[in-house]
Amino acid sequence: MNRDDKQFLQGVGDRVRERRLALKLTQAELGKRAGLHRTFVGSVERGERNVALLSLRKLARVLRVPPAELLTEPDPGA
Amino acid sequence: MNRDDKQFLQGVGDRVRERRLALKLTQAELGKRAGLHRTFVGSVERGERNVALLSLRKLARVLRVPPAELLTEPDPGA
DNA sequence: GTGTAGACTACGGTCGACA
DNA sequence: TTGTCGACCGTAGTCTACA
Repeated sequence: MNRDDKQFLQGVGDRVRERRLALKLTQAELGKRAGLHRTFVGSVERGERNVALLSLRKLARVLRVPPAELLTEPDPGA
Repeated sequence: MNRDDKQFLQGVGDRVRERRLALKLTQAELGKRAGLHRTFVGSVERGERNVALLSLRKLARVLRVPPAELLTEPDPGA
């Protein structure tokens, strides 16, 4: 778990947070709808978690984006 | 871990296998270069594993594709 | 070259409480 | 509303061995 890895996970966390705020959800709401715990959602957004694919997919569904989008750099023109 | 989940993971496994064969690597070679065990790579390709993001990224690097591409449906025109 | 099986360790993910 | 801490449990991921 080097710096590079952390940056990658932090990027994913940032995508999640952006989408969550855009939908005006709390971490607890997102967690509830995704079937994941509130504290877990928070730690993902902070880039502290090496999320597994199925959990990423659960989040992506609630956020209404394809799972792959949570792994890609944000479009500068967005 | 319902059928839908399995299909999703199987899809990821298929992308990995396609890329690996395209690069003419064995599972053992891919595992070695990615820093993952041979038997683990095999189980991922069979869709049996809920891979974590950092492991997906390790595989993507050796396969020379962005991690997100391993989560997307194959382009029919590819 | 790949699949399977078992045993093992590390960490993904849950949960309750308090700031 | 979010972050943090600690205890807990299931599984991601390693490794050896055999078909």
